[in-house]
Amino acid sequence: MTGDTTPGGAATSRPASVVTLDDVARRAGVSSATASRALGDHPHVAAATRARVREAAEELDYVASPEATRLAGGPTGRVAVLVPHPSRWFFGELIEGLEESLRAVDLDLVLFRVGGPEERAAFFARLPARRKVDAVVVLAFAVDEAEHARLASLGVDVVAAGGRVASYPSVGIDDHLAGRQAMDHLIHLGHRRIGMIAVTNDGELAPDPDGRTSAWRAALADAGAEPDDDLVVTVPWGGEGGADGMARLLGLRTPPTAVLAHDDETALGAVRTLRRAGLRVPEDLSVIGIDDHPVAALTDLTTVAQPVRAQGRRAGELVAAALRGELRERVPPAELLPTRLVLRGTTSPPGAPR
Amino acid sequence: MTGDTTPGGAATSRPASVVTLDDVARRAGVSSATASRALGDHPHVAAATRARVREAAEELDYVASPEATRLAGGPTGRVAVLVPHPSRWFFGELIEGLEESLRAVDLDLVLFRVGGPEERAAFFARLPARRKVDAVVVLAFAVDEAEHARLASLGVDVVAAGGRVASYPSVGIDDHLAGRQAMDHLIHLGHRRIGMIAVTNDGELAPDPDGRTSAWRAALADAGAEPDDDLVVTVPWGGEGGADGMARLLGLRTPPTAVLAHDDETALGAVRTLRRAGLRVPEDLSVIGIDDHPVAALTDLTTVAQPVRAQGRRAGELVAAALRGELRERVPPAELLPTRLVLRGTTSPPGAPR
DNA sequence: ATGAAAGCGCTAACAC
DNA sequence: GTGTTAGCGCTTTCAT
Repeated sequence: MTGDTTPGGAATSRPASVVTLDDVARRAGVSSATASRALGDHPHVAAATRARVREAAEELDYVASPEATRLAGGPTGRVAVLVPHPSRWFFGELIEGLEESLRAVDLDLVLFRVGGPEERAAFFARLPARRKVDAVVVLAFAVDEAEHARLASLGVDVVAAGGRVASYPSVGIDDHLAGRQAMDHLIHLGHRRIGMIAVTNDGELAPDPDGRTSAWRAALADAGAEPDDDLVVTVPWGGEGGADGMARLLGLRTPPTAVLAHDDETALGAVRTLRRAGLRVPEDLSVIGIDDHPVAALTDLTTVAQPVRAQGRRAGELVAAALRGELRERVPPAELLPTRLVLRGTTSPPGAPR
Repeated sequence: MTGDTTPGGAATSRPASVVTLDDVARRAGVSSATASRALGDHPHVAAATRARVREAAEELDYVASPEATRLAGGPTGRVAVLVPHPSRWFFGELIEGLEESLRAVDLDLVLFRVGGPEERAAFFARLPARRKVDAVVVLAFAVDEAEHARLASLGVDVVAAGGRVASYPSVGIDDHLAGRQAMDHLIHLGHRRIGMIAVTNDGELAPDPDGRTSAWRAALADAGAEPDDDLVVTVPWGGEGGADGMARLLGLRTPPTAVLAHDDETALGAVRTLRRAGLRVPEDLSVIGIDDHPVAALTDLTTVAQPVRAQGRRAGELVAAALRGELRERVPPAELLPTRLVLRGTTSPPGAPR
């Protein structure tokens, strides 16, 4: 109650009565240098002094100016997160997980969209994160060589989450395995003529950088069925894409009896096309997705679940480790989190009204 | 090519050879003060000088140290965004829109989750955004008095988006009107016994802070039907909640012939319950949601669309305006973006197999 | 163990 | 119009 405590009347905007380190030092009866050491847990500070400083800081509700700290040589306490599409469930979950683990180590998350081609090009050209962060997290997109070089020019640690980026510490799932789990389920049910709806992200990625389509191929081959490339259609990401893809598959001379969609939203689109065509799912045609998006449960979609939020969380931990210098000199192998088949109502044996 | 340009071999992490303002000034043959003015578009700088400085900066690939800028009295160039649930579509869209307009004015978006009660309490207790941002954007949650005071203590502008926060400049929709559009559609179809599935967010908000339930009541009254409170069920947000709510409504002595769900995800849950109960939608019971979530199109759900991304975008513009000092001394009235009925397949006249 | 002093890179008076 | 000179609030040698 030394007069500075209660702001009193001026209810609104008020520069938060900026308390500086000097204020804390003065109150604790030491120099600012000592206060800095005490607060920073440096050695060579008497326990009593440390306590006094801490208390003073507490009482004054002191918060260090991040700018000053940084300018004087400290880290920024921020990490940039590069997100293609923040509004999609998958990215939202990654972000949520990331925020959680970054917050735990007091790191702020600065979001950068790198969605469409132009936006992405703009980001790498201007590099708006430059000089502003201690690390960068790349969410689920493949970084090409030029981009890799640009990121390197930031001079900070880079971590990848949600997908396939070699050369950086990363967390993800085994896409081939996930696809395989879905395919094996269909094959086990008796399907042999299985379609695949692959997606392209922002029109830039090769059809199958992620292994799901290769799983389709491998599973069929292993089951002794010749993979028929006509059964693979590639569409833009999303429900409408899935609907389109399914329509194309239905236009085949011999349509498949089951379909593996790249993800749940694509799968839902496929289901809509089937329903509109008067076909029953799964009696006439089985559909399986990958993700276990919340709507999958609501629409009774069979799928392969992946732990998305956990990937984000783990990525945050990798960032923390990197900042502690633990990942120097050796990119650890990609961490792959487990996926599992979730049986619901959109798959059944072929031609077998259940 | 004055030797500093190409980093050469050291392909990886490398402190980005920090170019300072002095370097630029020296190269342009002026003092750092002049360089600062030139780059900052200040008056009283010869056009030629300005050009020379700009060129030098360009060549050196100069980027100002945000910390130094800030420390010397400038703004941080950052805005904090408080998000309850980043992974939900609604918030993701808001974030995406926000990022877009903030990026346009070169502001970085720093994300803070304020989801569950504890998380939220933690945020307001610690105020991790303190001293780090120029403004705060509150996404779709009601700020109570204590929280309001805490935010005020940050001494920065605050803007709200996606919902009902008086006392701050804000963008949103007219929830009552949206609810009314949905209800009027049902009533127009001939329904009079209409259920309402309201939701509570994080178990903390009152049943109807947003007007959708009041729209239910008003629409029925206007139609000459006595609003029956048994027809209003309140559930936790989400598909499972919706499924539960629908189950409760089905348990009524006289179930409704149509249901207005607080949002599309809740509506989807309701539809699932109906299907599982062997009821047909819309023949046996109509369901309408609010949002126009992408899955609504995939599941043929009738709904009232709201422009979410635009709300985020507009909020970013409000932030920019606030930072230009344009919103001082007067909180502008809440901006309400238009909503519209989207007819799809989950509504039809009562008892009328269409 | 603690203090004094020198910056970190920039902006903002204040002179010229 | 442009240069000089102080800081902004910290961290960190270097002394003591």
